[in-house]
Amino acid sequence: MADETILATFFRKLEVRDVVTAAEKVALIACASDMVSVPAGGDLVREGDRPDTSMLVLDGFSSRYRDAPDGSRQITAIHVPGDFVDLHSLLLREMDHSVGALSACSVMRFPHARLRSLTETHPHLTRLLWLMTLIDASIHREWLSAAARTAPEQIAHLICELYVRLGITGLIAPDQSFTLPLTQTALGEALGLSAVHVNRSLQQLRSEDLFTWQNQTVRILDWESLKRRASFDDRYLHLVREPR
Amino acid sequence: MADETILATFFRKLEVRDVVTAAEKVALIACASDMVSVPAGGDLVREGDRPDTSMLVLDGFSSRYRDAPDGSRQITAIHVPGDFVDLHSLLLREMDHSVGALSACSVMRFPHARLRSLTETHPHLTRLLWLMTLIDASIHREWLSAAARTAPEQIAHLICELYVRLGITGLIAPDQSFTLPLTQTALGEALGLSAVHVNRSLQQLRSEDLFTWQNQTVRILDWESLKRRASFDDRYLHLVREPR
DNA sequence: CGAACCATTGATTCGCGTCAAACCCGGTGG
DNA sequence: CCACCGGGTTTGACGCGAATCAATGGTTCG
Repeated sequence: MADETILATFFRKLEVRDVVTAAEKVALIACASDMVSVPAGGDLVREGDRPDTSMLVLDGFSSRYRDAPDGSRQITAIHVPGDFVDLHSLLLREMDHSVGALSACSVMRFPHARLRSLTETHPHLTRLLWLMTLIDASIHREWLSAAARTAPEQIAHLICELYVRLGITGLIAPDQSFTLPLTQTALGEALGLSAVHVNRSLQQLRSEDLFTWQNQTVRILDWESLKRRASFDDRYLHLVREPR
Repeated sequence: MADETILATFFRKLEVRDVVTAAEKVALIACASDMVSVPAGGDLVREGDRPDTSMLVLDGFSSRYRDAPDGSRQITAIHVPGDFVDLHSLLLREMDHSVGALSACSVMRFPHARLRSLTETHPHLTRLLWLMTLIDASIHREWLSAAARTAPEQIAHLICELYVRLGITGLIAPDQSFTLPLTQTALGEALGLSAVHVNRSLQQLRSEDLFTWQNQTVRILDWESLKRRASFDDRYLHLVREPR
C-alpha cells in the first residue's frame, strides 16, 4: 500500500497520454505492495527469473541489459523514475533479460496477482498499462533505426530522448539540466559502441556546445540545435493526451 | 466476419503460448471485419496515419519500416502470416512507422472499436493480444543486441528467427525450407547493413553450407550448426504454453 | 597508500560503407 | 524474335568509422 503522492511520477506519465480518474489511481495504488531499495550496480531482476511482481522505479536510473557469453553487455533500454521496468513479466513470465540499477534505485513492487485481477476489473487501466509497454516497444524501434547513424548523432539522440522523458515527470531542473548516472562505458553498451569511441565522440560533441556533461549532470545548452544534430523527433514517445 | 479456419495461423500462434477457448475464438472472429489484398511493394499503413483498424496478415510477408530523410530505410520488424502488424495502433493511435508488403499480402482487418470493446469484455483475450505486442517488443530487443554482432552472424540469426516463427504456424516445408521474399537490399535495411556487404556476407555463409537461399526460398541444411553460428536462443520468442 | 574505477589518449587494424561498373534475368514492346 | 530495360546480384577499388590493444592520468574509497 502506498499513498498517492508516492506514485506521482507514474501518474504524470499516464496523464500525459490520457485522463486517469481518481478511482483508477486508487485502484493502482491498491496494487502496490512494498518498496525495495537497490544499490547502484545491483540487479532488480535477472535473466531467467520468473518474477511474481513487477517493479516501478520511483527514484534512480536503471537499464535493461543482456550479457553476451563473450562478456560484452548490451543495454536495450534505460529507465527513469516513473517507468515500469518489468511490467512485461506479468505476461511474458520468464525474463529474457536483466534489469540493473545504474544508480541507487527505490522501487515499488506490484504483485502480478493484483495486476492480473486489475486486468479483470479495470479495462481502461489495463489499456493504459498496455500502452506503457507499447511505448517501450516504440522506443526500441527508435533505437533500432538510430543504430544506423554515426556515434555522435546516436549520443545526441539519447540525450534528447532522456531530456524529454525526464521532462514529463518534472525531473529537468530550471537550468535545463538533469542527472544522468551513466558511465561512458554504459553509454557505449547502450548504443553498441566501444567506450573509447564514446569518449572521442563526446569530445566531438563538446566542441559543438550543444550540451555539457559533468559529474553525472547533463545540461542542455541549445535544445533546438541539439535536436537538429540528433534528428530527434519526439513523436515516437506519443506525448498526446487522448482517450485510449 | 470470417469463419474459423481463416484465422487458423493466428490461433496457432496464440495457442503456442496459452489455451484459447472456443468461445474466445468466436469472440475474436467476431472482431474481424473484412479482408484486403495488398500487392508486393505496397503499403498497409503509413507513418503518420491514424488507422481505425488493426491488420492481421493472413498470407504474405510484410515489414515495419521508417524512411530517413536521406532516403535510407530502416526495417524494424518482419512480419509473417499470423502476425498482427499494427495492433499497437489500437492504443498508440498515430503510426510512428509504416508497414509495407514485402510480397503480395492478404490481410484481415479488425476495427479498433471492436477490439476496444473486446478489452472491456474479455480480459483474458486482452492479455493475449497484449502478449503478442510484448513478444514483438522482445524481438526488438533481440535485434538490438544482435546489432553488435558481425554481419554474417546477424544474417544467420534472422534466418533462425524466421525459421522458428514460421514453424509455429506450420509454414516450414518438410525439407526444412521456407519462402523468404526479401531482396538483399531489404535484408540490409533490416540489419543496418549495406546491400553490398550483405551480398558478401551471404557468400561467406554459403561457403559454410548452413543453408541455401535461391529463388526466394531458404532451405536449412544444418540447423544445429546454424543456431550455433548465430548464437541463436529462442527463449526470447516465449514459446511456452502456460496461463497468461 | 594501494585498489578500483573511470576518463582520456595514441597507435593500429578491420569491418563495413560508398562509388562504380558489370552481369543476370524476366518482362516489354517494336 | 530481338533489342531494350529495370530490378536484383555480384565484383572491384577505396576510404572511413569504429573496434581493439595498450598505456596514462584523475578520483574515490577502504
